[in-house]
Amino acid sequence: MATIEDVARSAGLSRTTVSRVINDHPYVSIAKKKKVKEAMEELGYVPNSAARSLRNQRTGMIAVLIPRVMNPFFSQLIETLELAAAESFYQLIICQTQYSAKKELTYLNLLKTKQVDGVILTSAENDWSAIEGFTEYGPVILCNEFDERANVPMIYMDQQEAGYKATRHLIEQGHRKIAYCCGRFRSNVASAREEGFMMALHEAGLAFDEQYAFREAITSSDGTEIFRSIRGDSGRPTAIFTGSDEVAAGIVSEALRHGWSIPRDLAVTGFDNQVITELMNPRITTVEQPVREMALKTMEVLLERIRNRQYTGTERHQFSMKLIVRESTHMQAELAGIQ
Amino acid sequence: MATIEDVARSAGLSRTTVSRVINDHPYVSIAKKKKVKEAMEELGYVPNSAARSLRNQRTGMIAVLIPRVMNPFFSQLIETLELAAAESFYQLIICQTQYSAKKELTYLNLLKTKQVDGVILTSAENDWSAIEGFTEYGPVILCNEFDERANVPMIYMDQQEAGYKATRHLIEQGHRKIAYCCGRFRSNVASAREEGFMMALHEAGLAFDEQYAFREAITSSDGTEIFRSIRGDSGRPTAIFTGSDEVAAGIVSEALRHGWSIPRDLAVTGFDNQVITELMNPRITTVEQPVREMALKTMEVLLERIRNRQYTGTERHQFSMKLIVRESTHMQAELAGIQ
DNA sequence: CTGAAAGCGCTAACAC
DNA sequence: GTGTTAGCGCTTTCAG
Repeated sequence: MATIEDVARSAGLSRTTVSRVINDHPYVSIAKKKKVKEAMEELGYVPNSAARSLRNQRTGMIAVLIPRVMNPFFSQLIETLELAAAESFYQLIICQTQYSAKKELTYLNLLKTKQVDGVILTSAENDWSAIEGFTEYGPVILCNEFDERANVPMIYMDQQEAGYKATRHLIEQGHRKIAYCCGRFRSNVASAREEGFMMALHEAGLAFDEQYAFREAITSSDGTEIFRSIRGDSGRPTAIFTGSDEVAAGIVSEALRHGWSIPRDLAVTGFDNQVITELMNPRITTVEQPVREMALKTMEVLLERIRNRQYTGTERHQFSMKLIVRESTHMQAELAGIQ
Repeated sequence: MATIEDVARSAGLSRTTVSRVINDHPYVSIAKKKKVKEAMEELGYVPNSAARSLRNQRTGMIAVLIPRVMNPFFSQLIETLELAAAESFYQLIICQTQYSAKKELTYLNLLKTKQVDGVILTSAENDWSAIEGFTEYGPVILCNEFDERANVPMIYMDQQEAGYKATRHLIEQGHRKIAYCCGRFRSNVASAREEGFMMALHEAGLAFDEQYAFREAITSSDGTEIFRSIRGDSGRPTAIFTGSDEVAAGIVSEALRHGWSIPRDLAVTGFDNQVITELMNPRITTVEQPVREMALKTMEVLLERIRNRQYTGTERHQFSMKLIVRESTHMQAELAGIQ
């Protein structure tokens, strides 16, 4: 493996000059520059990045902490983040916390050990007090996550508004008994969404029956379970709010198999606007999150912070979501859909 | 930021001793070991990984090249790979080639610049001759990818068998005109699959009509398009083989919206056994790939090669796939499904 | 414009 | 058991 020393020797110049050429510094004569380039070419020289990192105190790596890659919301986030990172010549390291607070801390350590220049936290498992200490070692950005106490940038969506809008829509369709499903974000995301949900009920003078709260619903088979559990009830809800398209699809799919008509027998809302919502029949009403925009903003803020070595200081970017009404909640939409 | 030097001074010992404690070497007295640990604790010391990488010639990073994260097959692969890597204290770097040969080369350069200890190539965009040169800098593993000329480990599935099995199943259901869809892997994956497809047709004495070959089908909306394009034909196929569950779901979904009955009017097979195949109604017949097993084998082989600094030398691990018959191709299955 | 030399933080001979 | 010391490959003063 050729080193800068080899190149220098081969070109009959000093390491300094070679380094200047590599980094495109001024004050190198054209002739020598050419000589260096030839030598590099001939030796197949490539700068060793560990040495550069050590010297420059900068790795060109960014860690993204997510619960799981397979969760479509997060993989969509990752996709855009990676594209944005690559554009600025940064590499993305994937860190799956698997909803484990301990794993999260392990990954946050990448910042301490200088393996990454910054961290993007998309779903905090630890309390902020446990995370705060890491912010002195490099920028930590909350993306999709939110905490009142956090003194770092936060890029997030108005979950409360989203919960409110979707629920309000169900109420407008005449529903009085509405079930609530969410995943196990221990974070403020779920609670804000639930606040919005409750707010809409409250406003309409409706009570919530805790019996119909499902707070561990993540996958489509969780949806299947949920359907089965309410299926026989006489006082069952006529509509279900879910925090995930997969759960919604699971419910719809199972209901159809049991001969139910959606939305007549049961109205269902999803969350995320994933592909599946358009493939189901009826199509599923859902909430569209501006994932791309968030990802881009996140990377922009992060790179800015890395550049300025500014690790603390809050900064809030809130995005709005859009309710997309489809046939799983709305008869009219169903009719329009058939064409 | 505390360094090893600081710890040594604070503990009244040498850097060597501290280093020994960090790396759990023998020959350190219990008393001093304790002293060192206390000093590390007090100073909040964490070893700098750039320095370690430089010194040890090892980064603890692995690059995974995939076309796109959002493709469920690849995100599933990533998920398992990351888990396996984390278990051995390796970090995974995500590299999206976006089907670009140039981007692929950029990412392969991570090996040259020593930013990673190894590379997993899941879908080669370049010809092997362009990739071969990188193998002298570190291990390159083909996972899901295959090339006769490659002198590196290959972990892959028997795509030909899969194509054959699925097609044969369609023929057994009485179909004589079968359409073919695949994505744009420029790799041998697609061609092997197609070989299997053709082999089954041939064996049954059936001809293939090139008019019904769709070789750029990736997403569910591609599936929608495909349905529309065959919809009006009088001599249209009665069955479709697809290389992707999403395409299959798109076809099924659109067909149902047009009042077709699946599989009576059109039989459809998917590929990958993604969640969506069980959510659609009818459920979709598909081919299950042993993604998890492949991912684990890949990581095992890669870590082994890193350990032994053995970069070249072929080694083939072929996995079999399983056809999962569901209602989208099989009436009986449909009846059983209704229960 | 160019080069000599110090040092980023760590590990591993080698000597004691 | 423990310490001294020479680098890993690179960038950047500083002096010329």
